[in-house]
This record gives sequence, C-alpha cells and structure tokens, in this order.
Amino acid sequence: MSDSAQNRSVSRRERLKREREERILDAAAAVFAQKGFHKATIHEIAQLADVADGTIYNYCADKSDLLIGIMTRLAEVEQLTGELAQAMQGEARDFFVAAFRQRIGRIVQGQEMLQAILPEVLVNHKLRRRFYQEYVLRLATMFEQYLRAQIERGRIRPVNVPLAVRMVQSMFVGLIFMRILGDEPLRSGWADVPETLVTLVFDGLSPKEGR
Amino acid sequence: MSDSAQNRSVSRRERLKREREERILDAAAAVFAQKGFHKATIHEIAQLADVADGTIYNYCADKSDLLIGIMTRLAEVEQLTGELAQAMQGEARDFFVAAFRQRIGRIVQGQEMLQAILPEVLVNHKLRRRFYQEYVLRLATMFEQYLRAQIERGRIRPVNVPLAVRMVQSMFVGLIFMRILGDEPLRSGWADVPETLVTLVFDGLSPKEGR
Amino acid sequence: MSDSAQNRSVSRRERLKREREERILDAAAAVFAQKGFHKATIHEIAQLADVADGTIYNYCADKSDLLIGIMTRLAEVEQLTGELAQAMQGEARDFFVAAFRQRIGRIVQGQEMLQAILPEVLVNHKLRRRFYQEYVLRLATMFEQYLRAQIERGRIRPVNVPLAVRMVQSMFVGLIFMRILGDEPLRSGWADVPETLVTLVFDGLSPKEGR
Amino acid sequence: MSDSAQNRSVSRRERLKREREERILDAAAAVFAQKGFHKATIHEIAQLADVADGTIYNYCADKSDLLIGIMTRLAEVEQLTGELAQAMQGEARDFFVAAFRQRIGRIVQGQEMLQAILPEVLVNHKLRRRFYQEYVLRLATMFEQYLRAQIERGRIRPVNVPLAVRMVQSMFVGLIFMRILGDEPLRSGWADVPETLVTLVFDGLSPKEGR
DNA sequence: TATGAATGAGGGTTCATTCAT
DNA sequence: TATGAATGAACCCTCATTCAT
Repeated sequence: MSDSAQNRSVSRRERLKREREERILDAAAAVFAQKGFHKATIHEIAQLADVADGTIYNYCADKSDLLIGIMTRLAEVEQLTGELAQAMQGEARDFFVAAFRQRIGRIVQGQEMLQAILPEVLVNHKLRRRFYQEYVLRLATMFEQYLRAQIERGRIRPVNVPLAVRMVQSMFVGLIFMRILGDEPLRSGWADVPETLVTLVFDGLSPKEGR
Repeated sequence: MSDSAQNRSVSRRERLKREREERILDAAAAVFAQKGFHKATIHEIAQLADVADGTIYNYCADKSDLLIGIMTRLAEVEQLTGELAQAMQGEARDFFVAAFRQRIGRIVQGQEMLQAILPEVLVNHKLRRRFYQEYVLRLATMFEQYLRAQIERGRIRPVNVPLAVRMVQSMFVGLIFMRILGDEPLRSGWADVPETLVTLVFDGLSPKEGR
Repeated sequence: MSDSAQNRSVSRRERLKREREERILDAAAAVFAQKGFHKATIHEIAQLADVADGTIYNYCADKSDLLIGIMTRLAEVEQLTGELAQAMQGEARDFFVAAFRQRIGRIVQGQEMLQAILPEVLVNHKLRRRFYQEYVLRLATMFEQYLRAQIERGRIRPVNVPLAVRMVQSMFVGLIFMRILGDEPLRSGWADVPETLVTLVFDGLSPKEGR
Repeated sequence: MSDSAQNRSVSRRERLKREREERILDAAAAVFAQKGFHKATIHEIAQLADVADGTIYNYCADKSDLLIGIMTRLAEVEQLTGELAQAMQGEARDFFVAAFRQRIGRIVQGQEMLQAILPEVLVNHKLRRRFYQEYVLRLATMFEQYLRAQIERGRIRPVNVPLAVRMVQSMFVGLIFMRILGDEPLRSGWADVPETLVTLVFDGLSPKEGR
C-alpha cells in the first residue's frame, strides 16, 4: 500500500472514530435529556448511536463519564466569546444587550446538553465542581471586571459587584431551568427575552425618566 | 376499656404516626439532598428515620412518592404569604424589598428540601408538572397582577409583564441553584442579597440620578 | 402473642436463617467444586440452594466471600483435634498412625470444600494468606513441637524439623491434589494410605531389620 | 529474488514467528502466575508480549489454549530425564538423592509455569487429564518399575508400590503448592530439601541404627 | 500476517418492593 | 401496624473473540 493510500486510510479511520464519538455523545445527550441520567440505559444510548453497548466503553470510562464528555462539548460551544470584546468598548447598555443576546442564544443551542447535565450537576460532586469552575466562575470573573471598570467610570451605579454578578448569572441558570420546566410564555416569548432582560436589569423597573 | 381511655390511646397512636411520618420525610429530604434521589436507598432513609424498611411503605406508595411528600411539606411553608398583602399597598420599592426578603428567607428555610427535589423536578414529569403549577405558576400569576396594576398607575415602567415575571422567578430559582453549587460569595453575602436584588431589578444598574 | 410463642417464633426464624446459610454454603461448595470458582454463577448456586439470587447477598458480601464462608466451615471440622493429645503420649509410631488416619479422614470429609477452595487459594491473595495461617501454619507449629520433643528423647532421628514438617504437610496437600486429579490407585487404595504413609515416613523405605 | 534470498527471508520470518510465540507464552505464564487464569486478560498478555490483542489468536485457538501451550513447554523441560538412568544402577539411596535433586530443581525452573497452570489443572477437565497423563502417570510408571525391581532385590522394604509412589509424587506436588503459598521456611531452606526428603522417605524418621 | 476497534453475550450486584410473622 | 428477610428484575461493565484494513 502506498504512503498516500495509507495516510488516507489512517485519516479515514480517524474520521470514523471522531464521527462515532460524536454520535455517542449526541445520543447520550438526547437520552439523558429525555429520561434523566439514571433512567437512561447504556443500551438505549448505544442503539440511538447505532453502535454496540460495549463500543461505548471505547470512548468513555463509564456511564457518568459521558456527562463529562457532554460538558466538554458544551464548553467548546462557549469558546467564541471574542465577539463580546468589541461591545465592551461601547455604551454600557449596548454591551448588556449584546451580552444577553449571546447568552440567550447559547442556551437555545445547548438546550439538550444542558438538560442532560444540569440535574446531575446538582447531585454529582465531581460534575458540580467542574461545572462551577468552567461555567460559573469563569464568566463571573469576566463580568465582575467589566462591572467594576464601568462603575469607576460612573457608567454604572455602585453596587455589590460579586453579588450583582451572581444574580445575573442566576437569572440565566434559572431561565434554563424554566425552559426545562416547559413554561409556555417563556418559550413563545424567547426572542424578546434579551431586550426585556436589559430593561429589567439595566434600566430597572422604576419608572424614572431615564433612557 | 373506657371511651376516654380509648380516645386517648387512639390519639396517642395518631400522634405517633404523625411523628413517624415527619421523621420519614425529614430523613428522605436529608438523604436525597446529600446523595440525590437515585443514589439514595430506602434502607438508608429508614435507618435515619429509625424505622424498618417496610414501614416506609405504610406512609408512601413508592420511593418517588417521598418526593411528593417533601414537596407538599415545602408548600406548607409557603402558605404564610399573607404578610405581603400589606406591603402591596405601599410604595412599589418597599414591596420589592419585602417580597425579595421573604423569598430569600424561604430559600434558606427550605434549602434541604429544595436540594432534594430540584434535580428530580428537572427529570420526573409528574413532579415537574406539580412543581410548575404549585411554585411557578401560582406566584407568577400573583406577581403579574401586581405588576400590571402598578404599571397602570405609572408606578412601574411598562414592560413585557409575563416575561419580566419569569425573569425574576428565574433569578430565585437560579439563586437556589447557585447555593447548591456552593458558590462562596453568595453564601457569605446572603444577607445582602435582597437589597442588591432590589437595586438591580427595581433601580437598575444604569446610573440615573434617582434614589 | 405470648412470650413463649414469641420466643419460639424468634428461634424458628433463627433456625431457618441458619439452615438457609448452610444450604447456600453447601450449594456454593458443590458448584465451585464442580465448575471452579470463576465458571460457577451465583444463579446456579442460588438454584441449587433453592433461594433467589439476591438472597445470597444477605449471607455474604460478594461471590468470593462464599469461599471464605466455605473455608470457615472447613475449619470447624478441624477443631476436634483433641483426640490426638492422647496419642502424643504413647509410642511415636502409634502417634503417626493416629495422626495420619485423622488427616486422611478429614480429607475425605472435606473433599468437596477443599476442591472448591484450593484452586482459588493458589490465586487469591486474601484467601491464600488465610489458608496458610489457618491450615498450614497452625498444624506446622504443633507438629514441630512434637517432633522436637521426640528427637530430644531419642525417639525420632534428628532431622531439619521445619523442613521435615513441611514435607509431611506437602504430602497431605499433594494427596488432596491427586484425589482431585482423579488418580484411580489412590482412590481405590485410600483405606491403606495411612498405613503406607507411616511405613514410608516413619519406617523409611530402606530395608532395615527393624519393625 | 534468488532462492537463497528467499530461503533466508523465509527462515528469518520463521525465526521471528518462533520468537513471537515464545514471547506470547512467556507473557501468558507470567500474567497467569500473577493474577490467575481468569483474572488475566488477553490484552494484558498482549501488552507484555508487545503484540496486538488479535495477534495472539494467530498462535492459539483461544485463551485456554495458552495453558496447553505453557504445559507443553513445561514438558520440554522435563525431557532430559536421561541422567537418571545411570543413578538407577547404583545404590538405592544414591538414586533417591539424585532423583529428588532433579525434581526439586525442576520445580524451581518451572515455578512460574507451574503456578500458571496448577490452579486451572484443578478445574479444567481437559487440562486435568493432560496433566495427569503427562506428569503424574508417566513418572509414576517409571518409579513403580524401579521400586518393584529394588524390592525384589531386597534393596527396598516391601510396600504397597502404587500407593507409595503416589505419596512421593504427592509430596512434590504439595511442595509446589507450599512454595506458591509463600511458606518462608521452605523457601529459605530449599537447598536442603532433597537431603531431608531422602532422610524422611528412605531412612525414615524412626531412629534405627541404620546409615 | 499484524493490528486494534467493534462486538455482544454474560454475570455480579443492587435495591425497591412484598409479605409472612 | 411494624418488621426485615426474600425476591428477582434490571443494568453496568468486562473482555474473549472477530474481522476489516
């Protein structure tokens, strides 16, 4: 077999492996989201991924390792935060609009994966720590810096920064939760959520002349 | 045996039964909160409640029925919402302070029970519906009415009422979530949460002259 | 229910439990002896013991714990070594005859249990240590003392005592092994084994005038 | 390609194949000896032999076939029994010394292989028969003939020949067993075993003048 | 012939639930 | 009504074996 043929075959094998891994993680996310981690069976995931039960264990150490795999994929979706850097320069309100739009969009994209891991995050210590570090803390730190900078420049009202940041984050986590609960007004009005969020958090409910 | 003696003995038996039921639900909440519903075993709950495994089935139909029991107890804690009625009459900002204080207090009170049921609420359809009806929808309706009334009177800025209400509720749900995650700034600053919440949601982050 | 009735019922339950445990250990020994530890299934043992699979786990922590249980029972059979004490007083040759008879008898009694555990003893570290301590070392120590005493009194030829003792013990272990191998001459001549053993080990093969 | 080149290449290939087979059997013996047949995995053996899992199946039909392979290699070690032929001519006691020395030496040489197969010999019928035929019966027959001849000539005390032979063989099997058990006195005194064995079996423990 | 990923049968174990006492 | 041992269905995971490359 010529070198190029070998290379081709090697890369094909590699590609097949990648595809299989994706199929498995997709299947796991789907089944976990629908039935919950504990009621989901490896067999069901394997069938949906169109592989044998045992094959799954070539891609993960055990069942709960699939959750880690899903979380990692979710993190990959998050990497593209560069776009916000620009918005940080402009008006504070514009930044909030951009930031909230982004988060809200991410939630929809990752809905299935989030639904798959969130219940277990609340229960599984390892997963919990990982989720906290990777999702909560990383974003919190960034947002805290931004807030402090804006407060110094008088563009934002002085507040307890760590708490305020937590509250905004809580709102996003809670929105995921409410979507999973199946709240109808939220689903049908999802497109308006970012704008309303800004009104709520930036403008405030108080009917001052502002804006 | 005299009537009175019988009554006394019956009522004593009744009391013992109630106590036992409470011990079982307490134990279930504790174990579920610590290990999660699925990793918790009836045996462990029985031991903590100091009864035999089989006894538990005299107080509930099956394991997941314990979650219903816990949810019902949680609801009992919620009944005392009367106190808010007064605050609804006064200044809008004062109402928010009062309302948020109350919710934040409830969260601490019910922490263990919440931690016990929340992960399953995300996963168990029956529980989910019940939780949504009893906690989300009931409060949402009340809060929507209040908001609409205040908007009409010009005391609150016009907003998409259903969405705004969902966001505030999401924030509370998210705060429970963040506490379970073990976020330190939130735990240590918990006493200041209501005030900061009002600043955020009522005043807004925008540095308007007001207040 | 009267006290005596209660006592009776309690003791009956106790008795049933003991019986069940014995049935399980018997079944385990039989199946292990026939198929070997690893090819034996819990299900097969359970069926032979006439209990459900799960019931077995009320009597042992896991499959290999059954081996420990069998070894313990085997040890109980060994306790009755008192009878040898007398023989230790008399002629050395008579003691050997008595001792060998006893060991040879024990081997037959415990054949199935021995066949069940021996292969695993060679492979399972925990079991190995236990077997070595309980069977080899305990008997070795006793026998060494006897030998030394007799050598001092000139009743037995001076030899390397620890080694000699190991050799005699090896012979017994080896005889078990040979029986498991199914050697026909050994099986059919088993009754003559003790006498031949004494000829071999005490008299020696050398055709000295003696005896 | 010239004939010689072909030959050379063929023979090289042959040699590589032999080496590989040896590596595989060595690895199997090592892993079986350490973990036991059932807990050993093909994968682990393959790694130790530095080949792929699948390659092993080019050298054996299945896992238990490796045991046969090991037994066969062990048998090769045994072939060199010619040296004993001379000793059979001389003094009976000298023969015993020579014979026992040889066996004891073989045990050390083959320790790992013996430890690998013995537990399975007790459990696997096919292996058992083979081991019995090849090791026990062949040696037994030879030894029986020798014994009978010596008894006829009055050089050895009349005994039940088949039984006596079994006992001596049992002793060797048992010594292997004791070594696997890790008995310390035996390990450290191993060099003196043949001499003590002769004292025990030929001279007898009885303190008659002889020798 | 070597490779190593895919396969899937098989089994130990758990634990919610039942029920005789 | 309380007990707690018995039950057996269910499921994760292992690993010998196969086979496309």
